[in-house]
Parts: sequence; C-alpha cells; structure tokens
Amino acid sequence: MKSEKITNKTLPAAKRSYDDACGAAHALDLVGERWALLVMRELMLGPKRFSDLRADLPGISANVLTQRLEGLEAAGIVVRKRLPPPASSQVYELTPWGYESEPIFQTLGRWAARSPAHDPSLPLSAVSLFLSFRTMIDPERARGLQARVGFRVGDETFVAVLDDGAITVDRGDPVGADVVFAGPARMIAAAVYGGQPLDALAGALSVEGDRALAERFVTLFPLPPKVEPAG
Amino acid sequence: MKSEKITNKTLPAAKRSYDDACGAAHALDLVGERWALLVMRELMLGPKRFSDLRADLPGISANVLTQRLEGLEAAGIVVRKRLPPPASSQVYELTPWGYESEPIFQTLGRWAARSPAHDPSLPLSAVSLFLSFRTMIDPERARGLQARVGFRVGDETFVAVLDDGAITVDRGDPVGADVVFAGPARMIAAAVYGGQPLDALAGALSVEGDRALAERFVTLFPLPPKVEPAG
DNA sequence: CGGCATCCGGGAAGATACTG
DNA sequence: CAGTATCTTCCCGGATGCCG
Repeated sequence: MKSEKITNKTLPAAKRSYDDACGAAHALDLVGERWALLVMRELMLGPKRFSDLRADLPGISANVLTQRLEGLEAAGIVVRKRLPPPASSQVYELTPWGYESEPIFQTLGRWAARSPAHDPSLPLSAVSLFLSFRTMIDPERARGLQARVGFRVGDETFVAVLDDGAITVDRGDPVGADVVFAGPARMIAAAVYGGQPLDALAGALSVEGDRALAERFVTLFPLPPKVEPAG
Repeated sequence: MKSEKITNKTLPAAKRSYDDACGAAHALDLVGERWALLVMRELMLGPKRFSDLRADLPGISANVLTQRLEGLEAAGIVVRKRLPPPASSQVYELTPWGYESEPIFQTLGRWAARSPAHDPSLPLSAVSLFLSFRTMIDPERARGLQARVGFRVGDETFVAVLDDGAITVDRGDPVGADVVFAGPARMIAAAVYGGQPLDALAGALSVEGDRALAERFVTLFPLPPKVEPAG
C-alpha cells in the first residue's frame, strides 16, 4: 500500500479549516492546533531559540515544534530572525500582531483558574509565571504601591514595575530593584499562589532587599474562587 | 451501558495533557480539542439539542460531537437536561462557569479579526453573529442610543437592547422592538460588517420599523484594521 | 428522530534516532 | 544547536447501524 499512493504532498492545500466566518473560529484555524498557543505564550516576553522553546515546553517534540513554527510564521504571527554574526544563532519572535494575542492568554487563564481540575503544583515556565502577574494583579491591593521587583530564574532575569495598581513585567536586569527573588519559577508560584510563607521557602527561594515589600508583593495576586467540583 | 461494557476505554484515561500549571495551558487541556470551543460558542445564548448543534456546526461529525459533549460535561462546563414531558427531548446547556467563558470568544475574535487571512464571507451561525455584537460594539458610536432591535433568523428570534453605549443580546420575541431585521445571519453580517447598504440587500434582508435606526445600527460595530498581509 | 456505538481510512501528534 | 527522517500511536472525520 505504501506505493501507488499518489498523495500529492507537495501541494497539500486542503488545510483543515472550520469554514466559519466567526472570528473565534478563524482564530482556532490559525492557532487551534495542539501546542500552537503555548509556543506563542513562551515568546510573549521576548524572542527565543528553538532549543529554548523545546526546553520550556516539556512534552513537545522537535517535529511538532518545527511544524508549529512554520505555521505561525506563515500566518504572520511569528518571524524568524538571525542574530548578528557574534552568536549568529536563529531566534523566533512574535510580530506586533502576535504580541497583541496576550489578552487571549489572560482570558483563558482567568477562566481556567476556576476549574476544579486545575492543579497549580504542575511544572511552570518562567514566562507563564510572569505573564500570570499581568493577568492576576489586583489593582485594589496594589494601590499606592511604587516598587521595582526583580527576579532571577535560572539564568533568566525579569523586572516587575508596580505603579499604583498597575504592573509591567519584562525581561531585564534586576540590579537596582527594591527586592529580588531568586529561585525556580515553581517556588515563586508557591509563594504567590500557594500561600506558602517566604520563611517556609527559605533555601529554595531567596529574597534579597526589602523583605516587607516581598511579603506584600506575594499578596497582590488573588486567585478566583473555584467552582464546586461535582457536576 | 446496561451490559457492563468494561471496555478498556472506560478507565485507562491517560488523557493527553500539557502537564503545565499555567492557567491558559489548563484551559487548553479542558477545551483545546478540535470543535470544543465552537460547541461552547453555540451554547452561549442558550441550550440546544444535539441536532441543533450538528446543524449549526457544519463539518462536525456526530461521533466527535458526542465525544466533545461528554468531555465538556465531565469538565463541568456543560450539563445535559431533559425537558419536561411535552417535548421531552434532551438539551445541552452551559453551566454558570461555562457561561463565564464568553470573554475567551471575545478576545479570540477581536484578535483574529485583524488576520489577513480572515474571510468574512464564510458561513456564519446566528449565535456567532449575535455574540459578535457584544464583542464589537463601539460604545462611542452607540452613545446616547436607547433602542430595542429585533432579529428573525430562520425560526430563531433575538433581541438586542441598546442602552447608552452598552448592548445586550438574548433570545427573545422581537414584538415591540423599534426595528426588526429578518433574514439569514449572513445577510445581517453583510450589512453590519460588509458595509452593504440595506437597500442593496432588500429581498434578502427585510427591515421593518424604524429604518433610520436600522441604518444607524449597522454602523455601530467597526472592524479593527487588518495587519499587512505580507510577512 | 435523537443519541449514541462501531468500523475504517487518513492524517496529525508523539517518540526516537540521525544529520549538517 | 537546529532541525530532519522514520515509525508508531492516537485522533479526527465519514459511514453505517442499533435502539429508544
């Protein structure tokens, strides 16, 4: 059976589509395939290399990652860039329109946070943790707060800037921040979302600088109430 | 089920999961399978029967619809209800938490509306059209407007209530509305999103009542600018 | 007719190995 | 490091058929 099959792969066309004018349906045509949205999420705070994506998306295979990047590039969501000769490696970056997809992750995340099946103890990438800060910040609790909070996760660094209820999070050097957390993303999540006291995490999560600020920071991101598990 | 069908499918589970604590990833575990979100969309304005869902989602197979409804019910997003004896048919309805997923469709739709590949001339279900009104309403353009706008699409009826920039859309009887549109969803979309003058659609889309209001109504939902097609 | 179960073909996803 | 090649497994989509 293997021969004779004249499946014209060179002209695949016939892409599986919902054939639906609804905007949400078209979005799913673009990014509804498995792993596509998670690849975009990992690029949300800046470009990454192929290997970084593989490392930050445990479970994705090289094969599928290649296909998703090709598809996202064809859709105009991702561009591939070659860095200048010193370290002339290739990186993938969201286009401006790609970056505009962040509200999708916020609404998905906010809604799923109420799921009875949600397990916050699973592994967590640094990017998804810091994106969640943008999503879950409670402006009431952060009112009047002006601060720079730094993070060191592995060899990546991030800075959150709090400004009277608003928050920005970006990659950047934490030097000069009012307080700096250093440790695995999972431990920061345990402090912020798991209600673990910072003292109990000493050893796994270091806090340098304004400790009172750190204690307040971890209270700024309340989780919504879960729905009752039974149906 | 009566015959103790212990097929190995009943419990092996091993459901394919992203194993990721990120809320968006969990959302995709719940509703990331093909057709799942579109099934939810079709239930967004009220319960439907199995056959209604099949009719409104051209392309889905009965097989897959059954699987999705089972999955959504197990996740607590959908409940199945049996109507009282006169017309004792079964319907599927979103749970309160299921209804809370509407912002997901709004952000997906708003983002994808900018896609160069978006084709608004494709088929469109009545529900997705009326959901899009909630998403795309421009409060500036609707400021100061108080009106009830009715719709007859096939044998379904809907009423949009405009109240100084805000809009609600629900199933309901259009009697007493200030103006009533009657015609296929595609024609209403042509008027609202395609810029087709109502005169040009006469015959395919009837307008009864306050015509000036109808003319204004179709201008309340501006589309965002597309991104440039090339990459 | 509504709500499934079953069988089948094709294709996408997953795992592993291999190459420039 | 950045993918390709290959193989297997699973999901999707269509058709058919059962059963209330």
